[in-house]
Amino acid sequence: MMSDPFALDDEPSDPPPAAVSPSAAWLDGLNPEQRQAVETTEGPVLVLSGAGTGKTRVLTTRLAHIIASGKARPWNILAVTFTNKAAREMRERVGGLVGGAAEQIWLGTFHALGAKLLRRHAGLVGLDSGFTILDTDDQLRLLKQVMEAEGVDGKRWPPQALMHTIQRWKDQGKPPARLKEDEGGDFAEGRAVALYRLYQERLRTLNACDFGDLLLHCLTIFQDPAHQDVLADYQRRFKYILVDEYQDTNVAQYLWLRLLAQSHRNLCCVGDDDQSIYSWRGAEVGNILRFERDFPGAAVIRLESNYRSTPAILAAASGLIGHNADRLGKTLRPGLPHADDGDKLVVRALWDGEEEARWVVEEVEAQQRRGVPLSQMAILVRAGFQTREFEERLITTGVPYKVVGGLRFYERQDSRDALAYFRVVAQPADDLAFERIVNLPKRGLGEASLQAVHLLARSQGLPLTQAARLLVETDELKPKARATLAALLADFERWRGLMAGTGPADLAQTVLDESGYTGLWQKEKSPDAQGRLENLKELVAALEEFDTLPGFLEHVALVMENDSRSDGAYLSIMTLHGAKGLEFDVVFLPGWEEGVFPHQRALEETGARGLEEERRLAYVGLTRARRRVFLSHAGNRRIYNQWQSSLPSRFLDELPAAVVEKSGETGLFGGGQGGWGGGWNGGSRAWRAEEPQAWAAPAPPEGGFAVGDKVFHQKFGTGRILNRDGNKLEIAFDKAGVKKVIDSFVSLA
DNA sequence: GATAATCCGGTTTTT
DNA sequence: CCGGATTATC
Repeated sequence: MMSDPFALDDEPSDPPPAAVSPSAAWLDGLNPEQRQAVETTEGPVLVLSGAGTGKTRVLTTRLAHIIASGKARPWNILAVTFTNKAAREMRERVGGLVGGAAEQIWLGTFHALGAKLLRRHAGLVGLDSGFTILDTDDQLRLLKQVMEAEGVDGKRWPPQALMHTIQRWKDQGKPPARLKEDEGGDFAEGRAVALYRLYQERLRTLNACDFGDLLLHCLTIFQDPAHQDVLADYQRRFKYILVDEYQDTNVAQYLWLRLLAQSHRNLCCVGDDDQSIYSWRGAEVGNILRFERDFPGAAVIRLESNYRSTPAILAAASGLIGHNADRLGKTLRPGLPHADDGDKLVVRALWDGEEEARWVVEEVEAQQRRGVPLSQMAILVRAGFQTREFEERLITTGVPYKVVGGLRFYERQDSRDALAYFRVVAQPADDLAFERIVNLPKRGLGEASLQAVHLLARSQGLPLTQAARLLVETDELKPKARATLAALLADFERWRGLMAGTGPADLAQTVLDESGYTGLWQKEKSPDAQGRLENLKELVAALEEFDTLPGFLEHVALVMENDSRSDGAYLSIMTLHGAKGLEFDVVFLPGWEEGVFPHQRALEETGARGLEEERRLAYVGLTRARRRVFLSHAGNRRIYNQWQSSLPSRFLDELPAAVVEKSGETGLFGGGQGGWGGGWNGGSRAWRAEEPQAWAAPAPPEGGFAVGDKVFHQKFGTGRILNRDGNKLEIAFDKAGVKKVIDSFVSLA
């Protein structure tokens, strides 16, 4: 990762290791299924591995097994992950088993491996091996430019929408040539595919790729009959292929794998259909189902012994996910004997979001007092905006916390500006980077001057830097602009000249100082200027670890992660998506309300697909916990500063009653508060009643309301009940209109 | 070419 | 209601 990405390393040729005895030590301690997954090396294998069933262990042991038993040399193995973190972890763990050989494995993310292959064969798709990898921001800007040039009304046809469509096409492995011209529907009067084609052409002239291209271009090469030798070479090279998080692969990735594995068919995919939560990004759970069809005779191995969670948590997760119809079917069972089922899952109803936050933080502190370290606890939310209330509460109580995810270092404005300078230096054809910094800091090269450069570049089909170089030879520009631009170009040249002799960190510092970018923030008096300067320092420091500037840029493009070490003593707050693959002793799952979780947008979708994905997300959340789960929902929530009442999530009803406990026997709104109607929170009685879950109507609360009753609600005032569905009421309020409310929150008026 | 005014949208986001 | 992004205005 840290070396020069353009280096065309090839396999070293040391002698093969001696074959090791078949009953090797690394197989010890695996359960029979795990062992089977490790030892079934030949032919297609699908490992369905539930949460907490030792997936990573199986993957790493399998790699070690193949190497140590002499079946293949490390460089004959291709191992693909989704995140850099997973790749790093895997390499470390394999290294622990087989030592330095782990370094030689072709191991990385789909995108990193795609980039590596593509740099070798860039010429075959009209690129130079030093191509730039654009981030989403640049992609959008580029597409906007294309649409503008084509006279497409960006108001009527938002570029974002087309960007999304193009990304989905790329996820499906479809370049423009493989699309019907009208595939984009009405968009821009049916010109979506044409715009896609133009966008791809622009990328090529800029010598750039977007993320999707890293795989799509590979596919194009692999599928081209004229380059069968290239594919054949890799097919021969990669004798064993391993894929992690298989449920998250998209069609392009699937095709990529299938082509590579076609001849020897030693393809092992590990995944869990119940944890597929990225379909909105193009992931196809269908790839799992397809597997057995495309690779007949595939061994299917199920890992169902869970070594992470208590029986109660497993029962809750299984009960919930059992409501999904579209799944392969897998049941988690405790992998180790347990003395008891463990604590029940706590479900708590709160008045509003603020109170929910207060309760959660109180429980966090209570757990802390019982000896659970903060680092072993996490609050998992559905969406980013939910973190605010918890942060506020944690700040006032002084509990250390960290919001995991959020803005990433290289995505910050200052980082991106600085990176644009580096990109222009490293890759003169990078127009997007050029545009970003040509007038930053302000040097009087405004729209007019830039327009002239653009015009020339367009007419001559040249990159902007090159067009600018021609332009400064003419009298096209005003003398001042001409001189400024000439000076800037001279700077670029000088910096490029330094590339060979100067370390990347020193070079970066020089570029930032001489360009005036550092000065821009030094002059700035705004409170965040200091922070930005520190970011720049950090950026330069990060460069120390790299041998070359292009190497660093590759890292930045492909490794968009926060290197947040999870060691400190703080509570983690993150989205459910961000929590996949992690585990904690105690997990808090707030905001289980209809419209929040499951999210409104998922509910509005037609069919059950969206809802099932939300449910898988809930399953992921539950299965993060080793010992305890605290769920909650608030009756009222302020969204966009408007009070909205919300009903408890249907997912709460889907948790088997036997393992759930409604917290607080007094109930927050139950007895004592004066006629809160004794809703389901009135105590644990109703909830503990038998097992009738899901669609069975919940038992009506004693002293429940009837249609027509006049009731009072704290936030909405008085109203009359229109409809009643169990404890959920539809009420026509005198002032607030018709609202759905849970009965615990109203009283007879 | 830089500020002020206004309009829009406001899940999730491994790369 | 807040924030950003585009537009209007000086």
